[in-house]
Amino acid sequence: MYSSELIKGTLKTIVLNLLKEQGKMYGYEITQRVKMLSSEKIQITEGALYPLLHALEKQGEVTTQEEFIGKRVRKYYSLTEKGSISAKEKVNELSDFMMTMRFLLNLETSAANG
Amino acid sequence: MYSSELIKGTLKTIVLNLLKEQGKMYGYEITQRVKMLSSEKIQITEGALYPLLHALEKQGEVTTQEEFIGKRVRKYYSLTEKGSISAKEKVNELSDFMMTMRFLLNLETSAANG
DNA sequence: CATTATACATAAGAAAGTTATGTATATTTG
DNA sequence: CAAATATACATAACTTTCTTATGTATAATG
Repeated sequence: MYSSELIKGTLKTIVLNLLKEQGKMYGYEITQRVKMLSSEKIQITEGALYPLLHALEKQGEVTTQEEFIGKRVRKYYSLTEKGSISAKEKVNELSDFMMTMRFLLNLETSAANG
Repeated sequence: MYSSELIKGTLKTIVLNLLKEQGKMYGYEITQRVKMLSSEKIQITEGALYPLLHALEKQGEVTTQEEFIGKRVRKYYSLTEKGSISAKEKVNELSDFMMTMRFLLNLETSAANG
């Protein structure tokens, strides 16, 4: 598990990017997918995710669509055009930021070195 | 300038790592060095830096040493052994985190690709 | 001599999480 | 089949950590 400060600030980017790749996802699914893809090192809490999704909806970056599985509701989220643009921008910014951090911290760019 | 959420959580890592490399630095110097090294894309505010430095001192990760330049004081900070270990851990964690993020966001590891 | 740069410090407020709690259905297991 | 666990949503109190604003003071510059 990474320290929570690190994860802060990247959550929105992660969520938007996942929605971009998967088309549509529901909240719980997002938490599980991130957990799996990160080998349990990133655990998105529900207290962080749901308010974020609600805010994204309010800002017009995602739309929702409810689906019933038996009696239980699932709320699927998918990107609007605005959200799609936002996703790209966020990923680009994070990518840029990580390059800057590598330079700042004197880390090798990758592969060849330990 | 990167969005402030991104910078949050990496500040401590940046500061500890700079102190590790430079031996000792004073607050203002840190802000200027980070600004320069990041091509102005990371601007550490004094309101964020000084409280952090004070906290690091309180936790025994840095020690201070005042120096007078004319009548003006400079407070130099340097790592303790504890701080040195903390610096390594923080950098390793961030490095690890960035690899995970690359994977999560489907970014190429580097060099060869755009 | 007025402005900008250097150099410290702190306090009020905002942002974005964590932790805890609540509700409810579905599935697994002893 | 009862209990425990997993699925699935939601929100509220609290904490952390930054931003913004303010304050003090010396040094350099135009």
